[in-house]
Amino acid sequence: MPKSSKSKIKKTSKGKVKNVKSKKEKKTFQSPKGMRDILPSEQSQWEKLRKTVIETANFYNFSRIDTPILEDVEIFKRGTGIYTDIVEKQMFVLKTKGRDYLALRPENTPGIVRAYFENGLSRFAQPIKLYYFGPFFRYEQPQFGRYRQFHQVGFEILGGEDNPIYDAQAILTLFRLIEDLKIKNLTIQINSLGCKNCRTAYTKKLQEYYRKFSSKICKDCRRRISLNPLRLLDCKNENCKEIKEQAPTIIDFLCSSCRSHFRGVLEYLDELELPYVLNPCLVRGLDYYNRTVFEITAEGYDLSLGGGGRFDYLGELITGKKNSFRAVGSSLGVERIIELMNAKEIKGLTVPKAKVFLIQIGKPAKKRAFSLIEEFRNAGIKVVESLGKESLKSQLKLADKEKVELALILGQKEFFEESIIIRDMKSGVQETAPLNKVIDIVKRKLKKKTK
RNA sequence: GUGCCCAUAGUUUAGUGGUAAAACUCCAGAUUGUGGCUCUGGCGUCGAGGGUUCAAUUCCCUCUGGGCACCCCA
Repeated sequence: MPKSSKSKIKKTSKGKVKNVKSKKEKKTFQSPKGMRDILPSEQSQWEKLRKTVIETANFYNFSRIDTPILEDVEIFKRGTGIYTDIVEKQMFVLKTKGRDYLALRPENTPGIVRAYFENGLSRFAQPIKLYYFGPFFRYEQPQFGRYRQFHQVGFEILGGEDNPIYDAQAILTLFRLIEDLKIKNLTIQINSLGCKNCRTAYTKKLQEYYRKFSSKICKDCRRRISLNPLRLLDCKNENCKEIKEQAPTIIDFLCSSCRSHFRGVLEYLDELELPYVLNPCLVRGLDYYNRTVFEITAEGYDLSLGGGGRFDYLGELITGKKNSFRAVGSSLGVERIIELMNAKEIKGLTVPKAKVFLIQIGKPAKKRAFSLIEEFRNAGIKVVESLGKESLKSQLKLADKEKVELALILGQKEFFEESIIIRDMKSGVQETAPLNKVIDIVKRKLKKKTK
């Protein structure tokens, strides 16, 4: 589009006539709110994390699964729960041309359970252990440790029995992963939410208790009494806190099987000497949990790094059919871990640097250099270059910046003589070698250096 | 969804009602094909749109984005 140089006549509010150059509207792009670029400089931390995740998952026999980033909204409404904040106000929902509604996944457990049933994973030996790593989306105000696009690692143990050892294993796996990233002083907050039966009994009591104080508690809590009573225990309002302290605790209402299940989980944690704290107020924001719920926190970091729990009813919620699905899982906030790694100056994973820089001068030499690099590649020697550059000076400068040991110089003269200059960057000593011998000589020189 | 703070070169910052400055980075150069020091030059119109004004990067409004808190969570 040609730039318009016309002037517009414009009246100001005082009726004066103004001469304003019409300018093209400048469109500037910023990343969407709460979503950010993970730049090359940050990738080493991510690489380290990914590697540790794979190692941990492999050791505990979790297989990787990747599910779509979009799922039918209904999955989350039914699974995560219609009265959770996540579903109520934090989902990115989009309407397709086919007019169905898809949501950018705010979490993965319902999607995993969907995949489990859809792909007949229940026909493999149970339980089946899966892990995932990927982006998740929640529409909320970004702040410390919170983004609209964030990443989670998760471990799920699906199918089989509701043996408490699986709960302990889900916790253990997450715990070891964080530990292996050299993050110390971890604590597991743990609680049991019971099953349908004991939870109903408990919530009744809880509602009764809170109704007595309905004039004193905050308006959110007033709403929670009937909609989502367990979340009353989550409230951080000062008045509510006082009332909360005297509230009945769920542990006292657990039925005998839930009680022994919970005891079982704790015994397994004791066996491994994992540091846990009973937290009767821990309920978590997702509706599908039953029995065990937990969170992992690190000393000096206010937010929880991850958590999870048992979700035996989710199979029924997703499929709409009664079934004997049993499952437990855990997940981790990747950004929060990375923040901690940075705060504690924990090193990431760096790719080994090249020790050789190839310099070329002139067109024929540039061409030859292009293929010479392939010869080095075949010999297993990493070479850096700046093939777009022309002057020797600027290339040598780069070689210096890259901190390589050797610079190879292939100029006009060398090209015609079929030779190449090998320069030791530290001493500045250089020698001319036949081009067809260069790989062997470089190999030898590098070996000597490492000795 | 609510409240507070913020937005100037790639980065970190300075500054002013009359069209911008420093440091570092980056690029190019300092006579013949050789780096790390030094020197010279280059890269911005001040997040976007609108308003007030003779004149706004500077004042006001809106939007977008950043930071933090509430809510909630990873």
